[in-house]
Amino acid sequence: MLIKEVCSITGLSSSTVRYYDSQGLLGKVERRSNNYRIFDNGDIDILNFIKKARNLGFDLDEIKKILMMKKSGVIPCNYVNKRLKEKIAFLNTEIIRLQKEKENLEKHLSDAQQVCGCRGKVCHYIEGVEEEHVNADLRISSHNF
Amino acid sequence: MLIKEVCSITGLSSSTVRYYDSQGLLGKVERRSNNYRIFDNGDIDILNFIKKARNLGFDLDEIKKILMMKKSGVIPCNYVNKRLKEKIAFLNTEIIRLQKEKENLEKHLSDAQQVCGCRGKVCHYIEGVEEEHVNADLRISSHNF
DNA sequence: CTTGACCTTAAAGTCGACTTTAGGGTTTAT
DNA sequence: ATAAACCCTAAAGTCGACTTTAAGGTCAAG
Repeated sequence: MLIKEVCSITGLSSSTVRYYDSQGLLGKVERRSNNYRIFDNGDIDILNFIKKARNLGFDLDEIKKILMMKKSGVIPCNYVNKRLKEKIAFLNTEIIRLQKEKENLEKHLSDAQQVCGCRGKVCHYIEGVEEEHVNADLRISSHNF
Repeated sequence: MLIKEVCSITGLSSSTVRYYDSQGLLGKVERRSNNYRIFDNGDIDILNFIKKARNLGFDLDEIKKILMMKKSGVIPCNYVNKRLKEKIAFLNTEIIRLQKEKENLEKHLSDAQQVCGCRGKVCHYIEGVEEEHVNADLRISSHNF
């Protein structure tokens, strides 16, 4: 099948599929005589796998590694298992951090509800923030914050 | 004072301070005859404010807006308040999402503990993932995932 | 008088996973 | 024959908040 069909099956854009191919995630994709890519069900499986792994927080390098292990007959379970554990640990700290951050914001907000002060150098809501409580460097990835 | 002193007081790097200046966050910074920037306590206040606001998840455009409101005599409270509420709402959904994601990973992990299957097309740990449960597009910002 | 520690700028690089652009070939239908 | 709807590539752009690089002034100490 051609790329468009792959896209409608997987829900990926054609540029994304080509990008994955360019990154070597799909192995050697066959080509028709006119240079069009021809995909088979194995490619669909891989693309669906990539989608799920991305959803779990795996990056393309990790995914490529898993795919290559599988291909070369090495069982990827240990690797996946290890990374899953790391991700869970990371999520734990993230959840705690966000929880604290949320409580901090809520505290500021409720202070702010009663008295609109505009005291402080610029804005006392913000200036009253506790010192870099958990990890000042980790921020939420958000377009829509 | 010169930039280095500012950096040791605020904990920011000199390139960061110059960057903030270049983005117009510091207003008109004075210069010595040799073109060196001269900062005063007002600049320190602003830089500390920027640090705290960044920690609360404000981006530089939001911060600039708050700073400009303050400067032009407009009280920034309503704006800050509104944005704080948005951030809290966003954190709420993030926390829930991460919690679900964590539970999902843990489920997979405990499945995986007993039987190292390597069934499935590539890896059944990953392939068993539920369909884009909360919001497939939002991922955690992490260098260290 | 030279070394080293400061200061300056503009522009490019970084991170990751794409998307977009520019330019061009192929196929199918009318 | 021409338009629409596909396909291709390489390279640049995107997002944000910086950092790094390159190239160059300034200043105090020894």
